[in-house]
Amino acid sequence: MVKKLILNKQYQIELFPHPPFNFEGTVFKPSHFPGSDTLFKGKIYWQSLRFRNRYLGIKMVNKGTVEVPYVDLFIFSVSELSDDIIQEIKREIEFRFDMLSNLSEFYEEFKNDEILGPVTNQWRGMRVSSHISLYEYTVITTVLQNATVKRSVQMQESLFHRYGAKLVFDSVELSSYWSPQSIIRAPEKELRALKLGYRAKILKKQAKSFEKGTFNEDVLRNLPTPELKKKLLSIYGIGPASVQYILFEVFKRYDVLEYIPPWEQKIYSRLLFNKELESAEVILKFVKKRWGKWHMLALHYLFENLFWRRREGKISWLENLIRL
DNA sequence: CATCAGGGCCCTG
DNA sequence: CAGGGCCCTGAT
Repeated sequence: MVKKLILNKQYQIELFPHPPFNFEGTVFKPSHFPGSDTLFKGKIYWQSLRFRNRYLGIKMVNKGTVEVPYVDLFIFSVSELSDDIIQEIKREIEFRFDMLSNLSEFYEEFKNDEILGPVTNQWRGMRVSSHISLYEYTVITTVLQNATVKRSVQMQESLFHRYGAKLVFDSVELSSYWSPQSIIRAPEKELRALKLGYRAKILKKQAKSFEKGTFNEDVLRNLPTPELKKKLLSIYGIGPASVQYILFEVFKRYDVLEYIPPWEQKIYSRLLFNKELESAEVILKFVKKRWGKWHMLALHYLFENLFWRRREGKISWLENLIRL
């Protein structure tokens, strides 16, 4: 079932994100668990892309600066791509990495904020991003639930291995996502054999609803947040924790914090109050009052900055919160 | 060896 | 709205 595809056709176009744009802060999120579908090395980022039923390879090379952004986008494919589909891919990448949003108001408003200012200054131009589609993200939130990081990674990689393809392009080999059909076809027993446990049923139900076209991402992107949220919560297996990640990362809604899961609560308590545990209500009130309609984006900056710092030197209180 | 919680969510009462 | 159950793992 694991097929290896060589993507020989190559196309190149230019991307001009709205300045300021921070390339590495946008394409690489140190707080996320690693997956074999992406690779990041300094100024170059690769990922697989399952798009319009094609297996594609993506490479982005940072050629600009934060204030004058410019990115070379390479698209790799087995077969030839029309100009139309190339333009579609371009727009999709621009959306997924939130390249066209104007954040100048955000930076201006909080440049003197004692907590946020130093961080937005350092990560000026960083965007919230999801390199994957809504369907793929629901899979992520499903393997995330009730599991330690290590186990989530195992489940995710098992899925890649069993249902995805290996894509070879630009001398890298990356895992690709699969079409929902392959999960629909797979017996629940087979998924359970991959040690997905009770999630097997959830993944099958999700695959079915996406296959039916119940959730059209292009349509959803245009919905106001409350309606979008309601719709997303109707996906089986998506609850208050997952929906929040999706609203923010997949749909770039910057003001969606209403529920603080225990793990985040501990981290926000340290970051904002320098104490072990603050109540969720206090945290919620604090961030909404302080950062208004930007509160989720503000937290994202603080969160990712923390995990960047972790890569440079271990932060002991954080290490204790990360269950491997 | 048994027990339990872990980056949740569904379902029941 | 509270609480039990769910798969599997690794910690105790």
